[in-house]
Amino acid sequence: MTRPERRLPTNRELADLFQTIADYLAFDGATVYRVLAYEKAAETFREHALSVAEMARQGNLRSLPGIGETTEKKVAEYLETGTVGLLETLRARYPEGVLELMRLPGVGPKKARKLWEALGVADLATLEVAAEEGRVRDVPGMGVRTEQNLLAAMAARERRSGRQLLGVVEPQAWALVEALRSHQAIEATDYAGSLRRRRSTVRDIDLVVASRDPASVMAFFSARPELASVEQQGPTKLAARTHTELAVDLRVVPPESYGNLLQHFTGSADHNVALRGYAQRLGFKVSEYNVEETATGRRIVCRTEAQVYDTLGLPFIPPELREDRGELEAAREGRLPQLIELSDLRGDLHVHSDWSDGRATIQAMALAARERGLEYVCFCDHSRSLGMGKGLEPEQVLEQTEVIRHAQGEVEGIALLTGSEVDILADGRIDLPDEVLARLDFVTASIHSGFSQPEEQIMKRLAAAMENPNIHAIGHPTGRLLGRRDPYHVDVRGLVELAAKTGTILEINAAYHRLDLSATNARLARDHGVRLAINSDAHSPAGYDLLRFGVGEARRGWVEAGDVVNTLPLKELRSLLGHP
DNA sequence: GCCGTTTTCGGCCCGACTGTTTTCAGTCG
Repeated sequence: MTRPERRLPTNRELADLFQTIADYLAFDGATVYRVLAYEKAAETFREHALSVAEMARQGNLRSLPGIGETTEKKVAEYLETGTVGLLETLRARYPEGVLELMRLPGVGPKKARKLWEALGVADLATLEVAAEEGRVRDVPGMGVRTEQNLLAAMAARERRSGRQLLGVVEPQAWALVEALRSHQAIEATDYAGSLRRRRSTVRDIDLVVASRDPASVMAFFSARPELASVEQQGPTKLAARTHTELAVDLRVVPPESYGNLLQHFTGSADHNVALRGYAQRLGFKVSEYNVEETATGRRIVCRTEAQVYDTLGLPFIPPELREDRGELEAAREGRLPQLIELSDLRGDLHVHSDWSDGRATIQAMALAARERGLEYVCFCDHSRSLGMGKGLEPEQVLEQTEVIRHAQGEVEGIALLTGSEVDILADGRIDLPDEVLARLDFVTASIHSGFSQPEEQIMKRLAAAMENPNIHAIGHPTGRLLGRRDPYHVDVRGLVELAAKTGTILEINAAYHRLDLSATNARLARDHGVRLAINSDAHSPAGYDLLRFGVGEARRGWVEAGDVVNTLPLKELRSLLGHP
């Protein structure tokens, strides 16, 4: 008997499935820990670098943290039948629209449930009608304020999307931090949260402040012109929203507790849960104010974050690692990675000039690289297939190499390398002939078309490129555009294994809407001994500023300087590339 | 639902703010 071959669900699909079950269970009144278990499974699936469905097939799903017997069975059921019985039961019991209610700020499972039971509110549309007709205020436990807040939340929801790009949010966060630093009652301040952990997208700005005069800090900050509204304000805590629709949270503590506060609000939530569990076993209780010795009640306050970890017998854990992905164990065992720093980068192997779609000349790009302290830069302009006629024909590529050599004669203090960003065409061919590629210092191959091809076809294309001895690297290897386009169907493990076998470098493209490879994929590559390159993909002199985002993503992937080829001195890089 | 050099059962991180209540539940991070 043949079973119909079912397409394996993506990690994202499984994550969404478990998140939906979690939401339904919360609405149903399940214990919070059961709900959390489903949410944790969803998060684990969403972030995992390898195919979760494939792991389930092979029976080793339970090797993932937080995945137990029940979750494993539910995944198997989904693979087998295309659905999960528990979810169908819940769907039969409650309209799916009630889950939307819980996504409104200020509405959790309890309020959503009350609205549904008391008023028959089944989704946002019926809630809006009920609130406008003034019926919400009559629900026990709710009042006029609740009703108004719900209406405001629904109106605001239209304008607000979820997460914003790190590169968009960071400058705004810096502006707020700079403003706070100008206040004389503030002894220290930083942004914390996912921004400090360098997540590629962030939901809000968390600001932490050390001060002996919280009242004046609150008064000062709540009047900042960047804020469109202040939504919550107590003596030491404030929640606001910027004109750019970003949520801002501010917390103030005395300077002697600043380390505790910064640690607490840097998160991640998972890291803190794990850290507190660990602390508890050692006989300590960790809060945002201190570390308390449970037996004696003695409270240890920490001016710095390092002291928090030190009190628990741990070395400082860099924020980028705080995701509960093994950093506590590594810290305990003294094997935390020595993470790469921006200053480790000696060169940039992927920049564009006005020969293709860049906006600056070769000379201007060279000088800008030198200004930033780089020792070498490689021009990888697009080859001919790029749309709008901006790509270079083979003879133009050769002409450009001559121009670069000429420019080298006029610019001192930085080495100019010749290169190309060639297209891997839809049929796997490369759009420049090998004899041209062979004359370049460094060649990156990228996919810019045929994004919707099936995995097999995509992998064939990537394999053809990696097996070409004239191609050194794969550019933005999964093609994702954050918030706009999912990766094409690439088998990351296959990609990494082939890169290891062929010695192909995989790029971490530092443009903040790409960050591709992602941190989890970079970690997988690094664990397989694949060499990485962190490149800006700059299209203008300012584009070099993107490198810091690439370094952040790499650090989140446990990447060390030794994993990254453009930390090498030029001579060693050349010998690695086979151009002594 | 998950998990165990305290445990296979009984825990599971901890505190601030809001709104509706007269002492606290719900939500959030």
